[in-house]
Amino acid sequence: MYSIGEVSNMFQLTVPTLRYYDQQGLFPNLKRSESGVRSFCQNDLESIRVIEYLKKAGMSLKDIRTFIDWCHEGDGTLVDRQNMFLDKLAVVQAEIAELNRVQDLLKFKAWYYTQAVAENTEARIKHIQPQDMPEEIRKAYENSHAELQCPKVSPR
Amino acid sequence: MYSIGEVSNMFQLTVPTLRYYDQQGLFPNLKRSESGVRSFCQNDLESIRVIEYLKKAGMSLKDIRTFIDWCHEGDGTLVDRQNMFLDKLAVVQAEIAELNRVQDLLKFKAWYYTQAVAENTEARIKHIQPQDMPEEIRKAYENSHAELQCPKVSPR
DNA sequence: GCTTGACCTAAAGTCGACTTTAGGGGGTAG
DNA sequence: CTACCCCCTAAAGTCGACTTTAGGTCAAGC
Repeated sequence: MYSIGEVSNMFQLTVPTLRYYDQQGLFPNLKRSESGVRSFCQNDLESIRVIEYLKKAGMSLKDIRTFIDWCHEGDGTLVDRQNMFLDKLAVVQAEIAELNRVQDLLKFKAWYYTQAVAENTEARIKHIQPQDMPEEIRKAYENSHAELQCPKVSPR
Repeated sequence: MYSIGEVSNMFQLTVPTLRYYDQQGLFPNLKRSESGVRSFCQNDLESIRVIEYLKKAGMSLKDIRTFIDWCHEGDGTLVDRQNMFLDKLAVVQAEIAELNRVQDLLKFKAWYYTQAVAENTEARIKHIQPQDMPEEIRKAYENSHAELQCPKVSPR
């Protein structure tokens, strides 16, 4: 069993953050001493690991709490939990695709400014056309600019 | 030239959001009529596109403002802008790597619950060992569990 | 016996990025 | 002429995830 201070040191979480998680219902089985001191067992540590991962997957504490509650409700919630992970997987895959486009924009911008810095001015590079870029940069440029929103309304 | 309402329709941004961006200094060259009505030109629309992308790259409005200011200061800030994009590129690449691990965890969890749902109980799958998982799932499981933080403090 | 350090609670504060509210101007269509 | 729509500002509210503050308990060491 571990005190809240020890757990705080194990994970990169402050003591108030752990108390906040507890308050939000993320540790439904957390034991306390008679005087009210929290005492974390292996299962509670495992919960923290899961919470960290679900947070990285972009889930809110509220959604994480729902999941933890489902786990305690037993096999009746298996389909809910399955769907939750299938949905989250789709979201994360979309995020990865989006970030890859962002990465391409940043690669293009980094190249653009590297050229500008080398020439000590933005003057020439500012007007460069895709066909004059190196192959790899052109691809990144086109990929990252493909899905840009364009005006859908005409001028007045 | 476009009114704020037209611009709001072109991009998925509300009118108050555009006014908020203006207030934060993201449109330093935005023109107004004598009565104070905003009028967006092509350059302002281009700014909005850049803002959208830098937001996706995880930049705060404050950082975006700094970048926009640099652009107006001219060639003296080229190195700053280059470094900004190089730094952001590194951050986004780290995020992609992290999300790939998260994706593997979600793939594993989705598989886990698909098994549980098929068997109508978590009882068996709960105790499965890596060597008993399908190749692909085992890889995802091990990849996503490789960097888990582990207790760094001993029990008391 | 008193200080120290780790624990506790409840409640208020913070931060970023908006959104909402309240109050007002101005041009045009019926 | 008045209803309506779009525009404006300043200021307050919201939301999530914490952090900070204020005040209190308790066991151990000098």
